[in-house]
Amino acid sequence: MTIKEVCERYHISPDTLRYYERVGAIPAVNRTKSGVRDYTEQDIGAVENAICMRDAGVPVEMVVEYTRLCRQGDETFCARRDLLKAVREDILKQIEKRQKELERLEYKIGRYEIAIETGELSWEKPLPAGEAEEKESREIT
Amino acid sequence: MTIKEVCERYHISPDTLRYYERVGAIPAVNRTKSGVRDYTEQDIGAVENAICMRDAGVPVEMVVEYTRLCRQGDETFCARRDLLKAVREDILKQIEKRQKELERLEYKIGRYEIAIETGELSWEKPLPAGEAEEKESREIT
DNA sequence: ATACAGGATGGAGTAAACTCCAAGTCAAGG
DNA sequence: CCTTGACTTGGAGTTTACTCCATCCTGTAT
Repeated sequence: MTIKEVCERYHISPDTLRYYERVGAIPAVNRTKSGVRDYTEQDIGAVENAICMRDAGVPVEMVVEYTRLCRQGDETFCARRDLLKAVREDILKQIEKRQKELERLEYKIGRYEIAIETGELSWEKPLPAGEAEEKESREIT
Repeated sequence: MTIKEVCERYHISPDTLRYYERVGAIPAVNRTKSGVRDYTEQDIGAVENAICMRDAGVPVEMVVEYTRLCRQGDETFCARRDLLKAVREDILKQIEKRQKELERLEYKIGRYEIAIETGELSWEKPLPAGEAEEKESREIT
C-alpha cells in the first residue's frame, strides 16, 4: 500500500506519516527497491495504533515508547501492558475533566436560555449585600 | 486576593495567570494603588471559567472569544449561548474519541494479560497462511 | 527519449500554550 | 535608610506536533 493510500484511508497527511516514522511512533516502513514506502498489513496496524492513540490525546512520546517496547520482543509484554494501563488512566482522567466541564456548560447554557427569554441573567447565589444595585458591573462568567 | 493565592488555589503558575489576562482569556484584573493585581470575586470567577475550559481542552482562543462577548454586555446572550453549545459539541467529540480508545486499550491490555500468562501473544484473526511460521517477525501493535 | 506525477530527504517554519528572564517598583521589617 | 521579598512589564525562549519547502530520484506514459 502506498503512502497516499494510507493517507486517504486515515485522513492524515503524508508528512505526518513520515514524521511518525522518523520519530519512531511507527516502526520503519517496508520499502520497494527504489526506496518508496510500501505499507504492509503490519505497518498499517502500527499506523492505526499511532493514530488512535493520538486521537485520544496520548502524547507522541508515549506512542514512541510503546513502539520501542514492541520492537524489543516478547520480554516486554509486562512493560507494554503497564504502559497501556498508564495510558488508560490518563485517558480516564481526561474524560472526567471533560465530563465535569460538560455539566458546567449545561448549567450555563440553561441560564442563558432563561436569560434570553427574560432578558436578564439570574444566578443561584444572589449578589453579596451592598453590591446589589451595581447590576451592570456584574457580568456573567 | 493576591496572584499567589489564586495560583495556590487553582494549582496554576502566576505566569499563566498573567498570560491569560494578557491575551484576554480573563478580563483585566483589579489592581491596588501600586499596580499589584488584587483578584475580586468576579476576577476569580473568570479565572475559574478559563481554567475549567482549558482543562477540558477548549482552545484559549475560544475562551478569549467568550470573554470578549461577556464584556460586550447583555446583547451577546445568544452569541454566548451558541459559543458554549459549540464548545459542548467539541467536548462531546473529544470524549467519544477517548471512549473508543479506551475500548481498544481494554482489548489490548486483556491480550497482554493472557500473553503474560501463556508466554505467547494470540490474535483474533490468525496470521495469513504462508506467513504462519515467521512468528518472530509478527510483532503486536 | 523525455516529460511528469508521485515519492524521498533534510531541514526550516509554524501554531498553540505556556514558561522564563532581566530590569524595575514598592511596601514592610530591621 | 536600606534591604528583602513579592510583584510588575515586555519580550524572548521552549515544547509539542506537526507542516512546508527545495531538491533530488524514479517508474511510467507519450
